[in-house]
Amino acid sequence: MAELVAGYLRRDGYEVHLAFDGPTGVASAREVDPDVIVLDLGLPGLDGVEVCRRVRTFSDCYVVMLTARTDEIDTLIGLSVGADDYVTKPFRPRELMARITAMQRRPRRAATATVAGSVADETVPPILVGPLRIDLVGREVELDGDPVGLTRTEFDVLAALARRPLAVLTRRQLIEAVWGERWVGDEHLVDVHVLHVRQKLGDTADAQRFVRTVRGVGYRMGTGE
Amino acid sequence: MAELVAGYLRRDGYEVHLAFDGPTGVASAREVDPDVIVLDLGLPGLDGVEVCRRVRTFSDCYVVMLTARTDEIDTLIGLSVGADDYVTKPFRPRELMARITAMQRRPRRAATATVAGSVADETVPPILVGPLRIDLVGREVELDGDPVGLTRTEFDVLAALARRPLAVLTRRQLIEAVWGERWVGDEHLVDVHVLHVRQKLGDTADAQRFVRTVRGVGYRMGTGE
DNA sequence: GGGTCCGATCAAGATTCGATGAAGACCCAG
DNA sequence: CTGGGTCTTCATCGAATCTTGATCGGACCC
Repeated sequence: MAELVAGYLRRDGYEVHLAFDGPTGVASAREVDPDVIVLDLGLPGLDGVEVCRRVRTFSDCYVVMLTARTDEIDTLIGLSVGADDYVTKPFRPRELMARITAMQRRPRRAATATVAGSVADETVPPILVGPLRIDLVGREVELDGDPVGLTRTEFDVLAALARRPLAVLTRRQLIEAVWGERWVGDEHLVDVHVLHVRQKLGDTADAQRFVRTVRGVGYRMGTGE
Repeated sequence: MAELVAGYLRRDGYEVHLAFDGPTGVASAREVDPDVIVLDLGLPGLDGVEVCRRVRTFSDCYVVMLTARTDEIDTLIGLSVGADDYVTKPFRPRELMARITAMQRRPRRAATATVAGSVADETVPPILVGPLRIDLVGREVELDGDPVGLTRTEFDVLAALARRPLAVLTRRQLIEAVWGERWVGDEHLVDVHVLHVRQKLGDTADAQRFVRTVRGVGYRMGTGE
């Protein structure tokens, strides 16, 4: 099961770490500081709920829980386990992937937990790509220290790419990341926004420093130069 | 039950301490000096009313009481227990959270009960944003040292932005911060208050020194100029 | 070498979004 | 109860932005 999910994730460009019991999982999470954790309930050693709690003590990463029964989800929510999404087994891998992608569109919990009266720490660091700094919280982009004025969609496109710097994202994936799932229209739309991003970042079709074209597939983040 | 509530609180970023009987609760309250106490009537050892009274002897924190019956509330109020809010069981956790959040928006009893000239320690420093000083405790705003007369809502909007100076807040987040969770209405309400704040702060749509528009997303605090 | 596919680019219309003013509802103090 | 201040809704305008369609040129395949 884990291998199956891992395969799908890798295919989408994720770097995957596997752990086959709770304590190992927690240790691994602490070590690699992942963006997303897919957590199967019924792990040996520690149960999934406890794993989630422990992870939450040091990480704000997204957590998806795989559960066997639908009604179990309510219980979990009631327990305030703190997962970001729940998927019941059996599931179609494609659906899991879709939800993982969609999840990352949501603001991180640290960014939303605006407890009255307390100044929440800005625990979400900006993404650094060479001379490019992308602040997801403030929605600001700086190139060599100079602010770049991107529109909402342009920023979202760039952010979607920057979130997974090594992966090639298809147009469809980008559309899903920026506009959401229920989309019908022209995939070519992405091209235009990529064009605009490139123009504002000083990229051209020839010199693609940041947004690189992968012909026949999609776009990929470049590390600059 | 306590775990359930604790879970919800933690999810919203609160640090939670649990106590399973009255005396322990009082001792714990004395020790950690909490912002909020959620108090279930029918505790063993001391009844909730007595716990509340004792806590009140040394703390001005907010107290929410969980009661079993509606008509009990009237009795409690009659007893002048001094709780800040009452919630009947069974309750939906979401509602409890909403009321806890809302409660803290109200001025603290210490702040209102300004009886005999005793000034509470100002443990909450004002927020400084360039030439702007925002005093959350006194609910005062100064620009270049001159006081600015903001209304309640205007102040709340500005304060919500100032609490997270680097983040872009959506209209929905602002509404949640200012008005509370269960809101149905026009999000453009925020615009109007932002407009008023800007006017009083000398900002215009063009020169946005303090409250900046992030088109398509929301508003963000500016650092002045 | 020629054809086809794909992506880049441009321009224009459609759409969304935010600022603003005004009017009514509401609340609180006197 | 009355008046002033405040909050909320509503409608409008103008501009920023999105989206589409067409065209162009290069890359890839045969």
